[in-house]
Amino acid sequence: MDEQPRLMHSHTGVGMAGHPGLPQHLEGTGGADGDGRKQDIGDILQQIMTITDQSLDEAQARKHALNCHRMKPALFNVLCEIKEKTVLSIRGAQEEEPPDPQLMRLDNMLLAEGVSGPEKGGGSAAAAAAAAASGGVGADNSAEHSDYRAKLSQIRQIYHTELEKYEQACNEFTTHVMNLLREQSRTRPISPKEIERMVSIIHRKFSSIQMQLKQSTCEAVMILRSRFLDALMRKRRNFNKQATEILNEYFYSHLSNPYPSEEAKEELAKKCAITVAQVSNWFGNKRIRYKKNIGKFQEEANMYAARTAVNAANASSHGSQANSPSTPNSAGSAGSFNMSNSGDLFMSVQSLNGDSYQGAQVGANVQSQVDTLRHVISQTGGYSEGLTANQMYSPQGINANGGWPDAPTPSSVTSPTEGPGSVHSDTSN
DNA sequence: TGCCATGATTACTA
DNA sequence: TAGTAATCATGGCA
Repeated sequence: MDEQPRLMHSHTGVGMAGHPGLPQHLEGTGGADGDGRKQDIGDILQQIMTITDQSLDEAQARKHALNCHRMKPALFNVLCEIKEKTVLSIRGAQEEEPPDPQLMRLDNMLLAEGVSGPEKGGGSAAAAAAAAASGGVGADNSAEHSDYRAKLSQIRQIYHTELEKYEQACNEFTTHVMNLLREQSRTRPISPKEIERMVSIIHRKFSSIQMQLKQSTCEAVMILRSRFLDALMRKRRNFNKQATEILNEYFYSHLSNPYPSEEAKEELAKKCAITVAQVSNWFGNKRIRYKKNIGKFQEEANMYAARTAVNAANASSHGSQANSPSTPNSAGSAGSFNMSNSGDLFMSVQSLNGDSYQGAQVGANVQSQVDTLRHVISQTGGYSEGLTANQMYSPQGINANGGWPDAPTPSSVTSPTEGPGSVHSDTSN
């Protein structure tokens, strides 16, 4: 486009000065009235050059006059020849460009999010991912989901409105340029290919705007999505009943040392469909709150003690092992649920109820049961002050300082080599 | 709506 | 770095 004035200038020089390069049809116009014709051409060119300085009406009138001018065909031929020489330089630019990979990525993302393409209830994927990430407790997230979907729908609407505007503007501008070029083709040679090329240039320019729109939309969707997921993840949700039961069961059955190992935490996390961090949080909170208000947890402890006892009885009568995550530093195989407290295999429960229970080979679950029962018993007869000789249970749990002892784990408290009838070291207190 | 329970966060400690 | 203690924020219930 911007080379047009240059072409005009060069031609002006040629046409008016009778340059050797002057086309034959104009050279042939020499003779008696040659000067007059040259003058005419000069006038025409002058008019063309100044046409942009004029008002629209004036320019229209001038344009019409030019179109009707007798020298117009000659000028047109000159321009055709100049065009022939220069058109070679623009051929290379007409090659088809491959689709922009970034644009393709944006398109794919918008399609995946349901922003472009057919509406598909966008947000379902994000919602599902969030629900999964929050440990399967996302069943009641419908409010967030609908909010997310509503906002996504807004984005979609804005995107389509803007896209429509863009397409409309692009079409309008293209039509305008094409009309302009067609109009100009009356005074200068413009091939359909050139018009096509011009249209593709316009489309490319508009494509960059479209890309910006898509980019902004993608950003908006990503921000919305991350906020939605963040909110979902951050929001406190009570663990489901089953998860709490599992955690409590573990806590009360390992009351002597309620510090699950990493493996145990992982196992609990898996069973409860929560994260390991949540398990850690839960145990942290539980230990503190239990210690602060033991009395309050009495009933709960009793309940789990009874339950654990029943489970243990069932398990031992069936010769099976309880499926309970291992405690830290357990003598059993790491990460294994069974027999983690093998050191308590031969344990006398005599100290618990006064009845002799010599030689009972009980597993880890029974140790847990014992822990809990001891606790319950100790509760009935006092707790922390009860570290006296009369106390049947000196809790491996909370010590005189109000905290669980540092090291003693069930497996370390009782020697695995102790025979039947041996007494748990703690109970000897 | 207030209260309690509870999961999460933060500062601190050993 | 795991655990403690304090605290915050939210859910759930009467």
